[in-house]
Amino acid sequence: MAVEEKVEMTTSEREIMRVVWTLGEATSKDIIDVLEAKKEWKPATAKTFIGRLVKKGFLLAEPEGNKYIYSAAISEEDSVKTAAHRLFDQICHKQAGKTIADMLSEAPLSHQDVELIQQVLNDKKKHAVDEVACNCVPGQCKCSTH
Amino acid sequence: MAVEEKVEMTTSEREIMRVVWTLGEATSKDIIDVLEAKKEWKPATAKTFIGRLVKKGFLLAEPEGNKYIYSAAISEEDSVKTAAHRLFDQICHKQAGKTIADMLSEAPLSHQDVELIQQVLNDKKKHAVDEVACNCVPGQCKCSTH
DNA sequence: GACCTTAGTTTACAACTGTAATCGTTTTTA
DNA sequence: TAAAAACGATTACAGTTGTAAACTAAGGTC
Repeated sequence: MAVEEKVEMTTSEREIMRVVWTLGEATSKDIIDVLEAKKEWKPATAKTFIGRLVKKGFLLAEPEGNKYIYSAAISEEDSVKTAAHRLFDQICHKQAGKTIADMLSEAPLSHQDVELIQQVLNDKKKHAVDEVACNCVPGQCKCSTH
Repeated sequence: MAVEEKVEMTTSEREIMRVVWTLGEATSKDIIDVLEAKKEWKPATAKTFIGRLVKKGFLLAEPEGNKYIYSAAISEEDSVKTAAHRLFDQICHKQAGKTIADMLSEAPLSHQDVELIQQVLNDKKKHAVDEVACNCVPGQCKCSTH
């Protein structure tokens, strides 16, 4: 099989996606209106990003009359998960715990969120290891194992 | 005061930084050796990134004889924190909890990590709110508050 | 002392990003 | 029905990023 070349979404493109994720279906006008207000983008700018997202396969464009109805080809959750993965790919596995703790300490959380996280953490407790294996190249992390 | 224009570190540049963070101080040779092995970068490629990092102010270059001793101008933790922040800036605050839960469930954790996270979570419990305020623009998130 | 290695600097260049104007059609409106 | 508005497509263009070769100067080697 061909190597799956990972197409990524840029920060600006994600702004477009957020509108579509929210609305479910949207015309270019819907998108432009929201982002003209929020980002002060010219309509042409939003159009460019819409076009790129369609080309990249993140937006589906269903013809309707002389225009398109856009919808997301990927769920917001999956997309956020991918972004989070990319972040963790850049740090040593051994640091993942500390990083999550940092994020946790700064995140705005509701009681419900805390509850959810507690549940996940409880599950983690059962499967935690004594020492996380390092995934770095020798010389690229402080692990004594190298 | 002048607007602090945020200079960012790219993914490739971060690879260089990881070596420096690990070694504390490093010559270009040290860096090149590690990354030639790991990333199959030509020495010239690593040199380019080193130069850009110095220009961006992430790497300090102390002259020593005819070369430089490089060291990091920013700690790895701060840098990871910044990267995490950038990620969270792109999603609705209301989703932060769920996102952290996702990351947590997939992260490789040691007992010690779990313990640390539990402590932070306990602290969070005291300050959790009933409902996290949405930080999105109307039309850009599903919050009923809009 | 003439050459080779090494380190840093300069230059190159294509792809990706942000930002947008313009063009060509179709649809709406006066 | 003629002008105006809307929409997608094409083109533009500078800055960033990945990837690297070439150039230059200093140091080490035979």
